[in-house]
Formats: sequence, C-alpha cells, structure tokens
Amino acid sequence: MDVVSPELNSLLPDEIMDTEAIEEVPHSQSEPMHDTPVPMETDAPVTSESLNICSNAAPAEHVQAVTTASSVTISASSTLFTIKPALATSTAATKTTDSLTGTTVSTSGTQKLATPFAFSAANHQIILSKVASAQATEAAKAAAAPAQVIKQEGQKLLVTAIGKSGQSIVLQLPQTGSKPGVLQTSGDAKSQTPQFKVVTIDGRELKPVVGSAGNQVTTLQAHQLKTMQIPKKTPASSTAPIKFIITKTVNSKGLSPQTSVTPVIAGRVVTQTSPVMSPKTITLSEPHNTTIQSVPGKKIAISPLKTPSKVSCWGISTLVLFVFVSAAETTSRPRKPCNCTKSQCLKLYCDCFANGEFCNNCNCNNCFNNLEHETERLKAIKTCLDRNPEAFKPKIGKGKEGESDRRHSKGCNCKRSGCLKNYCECYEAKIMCSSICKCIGCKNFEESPERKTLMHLADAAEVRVQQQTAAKTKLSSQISDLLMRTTPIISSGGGRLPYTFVTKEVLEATCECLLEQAKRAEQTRQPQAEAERVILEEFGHCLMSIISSAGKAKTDCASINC
DNA sequence: GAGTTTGAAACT
DNA sequence: CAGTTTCAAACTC
Repeated sequence: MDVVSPELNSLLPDEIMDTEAIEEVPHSQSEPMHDTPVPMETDAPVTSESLNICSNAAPAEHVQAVTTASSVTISASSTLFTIKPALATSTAATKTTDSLTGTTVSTSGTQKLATPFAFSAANHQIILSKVASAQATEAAKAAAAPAQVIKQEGQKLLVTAIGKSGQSIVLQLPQTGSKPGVLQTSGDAKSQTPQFKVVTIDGRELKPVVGSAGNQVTTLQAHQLKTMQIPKKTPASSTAPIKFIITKTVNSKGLSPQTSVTPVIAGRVVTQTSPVMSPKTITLSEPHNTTIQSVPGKKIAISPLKTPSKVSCWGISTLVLFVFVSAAETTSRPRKPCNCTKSQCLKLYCDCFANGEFCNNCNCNNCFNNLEHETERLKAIKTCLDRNPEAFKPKIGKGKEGESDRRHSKGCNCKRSGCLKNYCECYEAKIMCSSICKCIGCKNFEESPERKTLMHLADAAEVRVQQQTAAKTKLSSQISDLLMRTTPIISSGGGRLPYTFVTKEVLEATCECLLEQAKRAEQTRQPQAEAERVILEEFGHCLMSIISSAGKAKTDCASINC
C-alpha cells in the first residue's frame, strides 16, 4: 500500500519514493547533491555539532546507544563510529570502514562523519540524516539542521526538529515493503541550507506527515503532507523545537496496537562542515547539557549488531542507531543472562556483548559491559570490529541461491559433537550445516537419520512440555477459581467453607487430640491397627467439630446481618 | 552443583 | 593461516 498521497508525490522527487533503490537514490533537483559516494575525510572546519541521545523508558537490554561526556559510539552494519565532541582534544586518529559504502570514517579529535545520522526504533527504523548540500552557503553552514525523535507512543513517533533559518522540510513517508522507505526533510533550495532527511526502514507504514512552523505539536496526516517552511531562526527561538508527530499505521509487520511502546532515542545532527568543498562531512557530538535525558537509569546503547537490511546511501553512508522500544517485546524475548567471569563481558565470548547489548540481570563477574564502563566497552567494540568487521553481524543469514534460506555465515567447525548438540552453532540455530561448514562427522544434514531421530525426540519433548504447561495453567486456574469462591468473608454476605476455620490453633488442638488417642492406645497396649482406628476416629470427630463450628458461625453471622 | 566436554574466540 | 590457549556455554553425573 502506498501511503503517500498523490499530492505528496508531486511535491517530492520520484526517487524518494523508490524504496527499492534507496542506496542509489539521487538527490532532489532542488537540492543539488552529490551523486557519488562521499569522501569520508575532510579538513573542513567543524562549525557546531550536537548529538543528543535519550530514552524515555526503553528496556536497558534493548536500547542500544552509548553516550558519555566524551564520546558516542555508533555503528552501522559493521562500522563503528566513535563520535566525539567538537572540542575534544584527543589526537588519536582512528579509522573505521563502512562496509556498506566502502568508505572510511576518520577521527582525529573531532569526529567528522560523512554520514547521515540515523537511528531506529524496534523493528521499524528511523533514520535522521543530515545531508550536505553541494551549494551550501556559509549561512547555511551556520544554521543548524537538527532533528530528533523524542519518543514513540503507540503508533506515534514524536519527532522534534529544531527550526533552522530558511529551511524547508518535507516529510515523506515510505512505501510499504521489505525495503527501506524514506521519510525525508529536505532543505530549501533557495536558502541553500543543508538537507535534512528522516528515513524509515523495514517497510513500516508511516502516515505522511507534515509539521507546521512554530513550536507546536502536530499530528500529521497523509493529506496534509506538504512542504513546510521553518521560520527564520531568531535568538529567542533558536533552541525551541518544532515538533512533529509521525503517526505510524499498522501493517502486518507492525507492532500491535497494544504494544506498550517506549522510546527511544533522540538523535540530533546539528551541523555539517565545509559548505563548498567538502559538504558531506557531518559532525556529531553531544550537547553540553545532557546525554541520557528522559529517563535516568535507563541504559542506552548503540548496537553494532542490529543492522538494517539496507541502509540509505545518498552519496553518504548512514549511521544507524538501533533502538528497541517495546517493553512488551523485551519480555517476550528475554535475553539469557551471561555468566562470564574472566572476559569482563567485553569479548565475544559474552553473548550479551556479542549481541550488542548491555549485561542486564546477568551473573557475570567484573562486568564492564555497562554504562559505567562505556569507555572500555567502546574500545572493546572497536577492537572486535578491527579484528573482524562482521563480528557483530548476525551469524545466521540467508544462504546462496538454491540453498536453505537460513545458514550460518561462517559455518561451524565441530569435531566431536556430530553437529547434533548445542555446541554446534548451526544446530543451536536450528539450521542444517552447509557447504561452508568445516565440521567433522557431521550428522546435521537433511537426510541424517540421527538428526531425524533427534528432531522427533525434540518434538515429542516439546509437546510434552506444552501439555505440562497447559495442565499447570489449568490447575492454577482452578485453584485460583476455588480460592476466589472461598475468599468472600462473612461481612460480604457469603459463607465460609469449614476448612477456612482450620486455623493454626485448630490444627494444634486437633493434633493434641490425635496424640492423646495415640498415647492411650500405647498405654493400653492396643494393637497398631486398633491404635490407627481410634486415631482416625478421633480425627473424624475433630473434623465434625470443625464443620459444625463453621456451620454455626455462618448461621450466627446470617442472623447478625439480618 | 560440581566437574567435564565442546567449539568459538582470542592469541601467538 | 595454522596451531594453541582461553573462555563460557552445554552437557553429564
């Protein structure tokens, strides 16, 4: 379903609508852009910068963004970006390569990124990107082009864009489908301001949106989509945000309406650098006042793992912050706690770290995989990526044509397990070994009788577990029901069953009676059978007394209530 | 729960 | 790249 209105189509360049070829999308004609990969290095000065990441309530283990007073690490695909404030004095130059574009990001003191700044929420992804204009002017350079998604509420995404002098913003929603769509804000051609775009991916439907100038919140509807002119920046309003609410419609892949969504992240790309010669460099850093804003204590990490299937590449590479937003999703996919003892959870031995997540409720010792040790964590991430640029990519990917849909990206190397135990990463992922596996004595292939037997056993076990679970649920339900029916107290007009009178005192008295009978039987040297009989008989008397008392109490109560 | 086995990750 | 060591999870008892 195309969620973009014809009206919008006429307003925006066709390529924006092409969600199938987002990487090759040329720039708007009104906004001259480079149509070649952007050089990632530039000596252009940094004008200003701001990266602002916050989370309202995202579960710690799912929100992946790390920011500190000194740096922010963002990774896209296998790329690691370390973003430092403009005033950072570090001279340690680092380079990372964007596997998607093949370009290199260099850092030296100040991180310069010829990339858009992007982030995502849950399975849908939002990419905010700052796109440099080839003809950007000094005025444009000075003007910030910020935006940030503040949070998500149900089907709505609240996006804050800080107004920029003379900048026009067009918001366009993506087409549905599996490929990324584009939600773009573009700079005003006349003012030659840098472009600014917002991208959504994963085929999520977003209702076309538009915001009106001024500091207000607007729910944007498809028919409202239009070009918006942000008023000239004034000192008084320069920091005041213009807010948009992007309303997300539900599609087959969407979150359920009941999903309690928490957001997310706010990202802001404020400036770009060189206006003419190297307009593709963007500087990101943290704002002065805050890092994690909305919800203290909530962890935010930038995951090097959660990579989109495709990332916008408008002549520039893309930074993507993957953010998971749903508490419900968290509970539905709890991460197994790690038990690392020696790795400080900063090596790929640690599953949490390997999945780009913070340790949370783990059993690890000396854990550094947390916000308190973000410097070390960032360094460790970089080390891993230096060693293997695909270290954080999912190991289970799509196989070659003609092969299974899913296969291990590297293949396993099992020698003794026959690839039929969870030691084997293929088996653990419930996929069969493939031609790239180097395993010895593999039994994890389609026709393997051992594998079939194991599968049958596993299926049977699963059925058994399901049955047991169902039985437990039913029993629990029955108990609850029984308790509910016996809970009503006298004052409510209901009656108590006799056993509710079996208090501690009554039990003690009953036991004393039974013991007394036992003593008598022993003293009179009665046979054991006779002793048991009198004890049971006494027990019956006790029960009758309890029942009788209960009935009497009920009667008394009824008369009182009358 | 302790000890063993296993194979990926890390190291040389 | 190959061999070795380290590590944490899987497994066994």
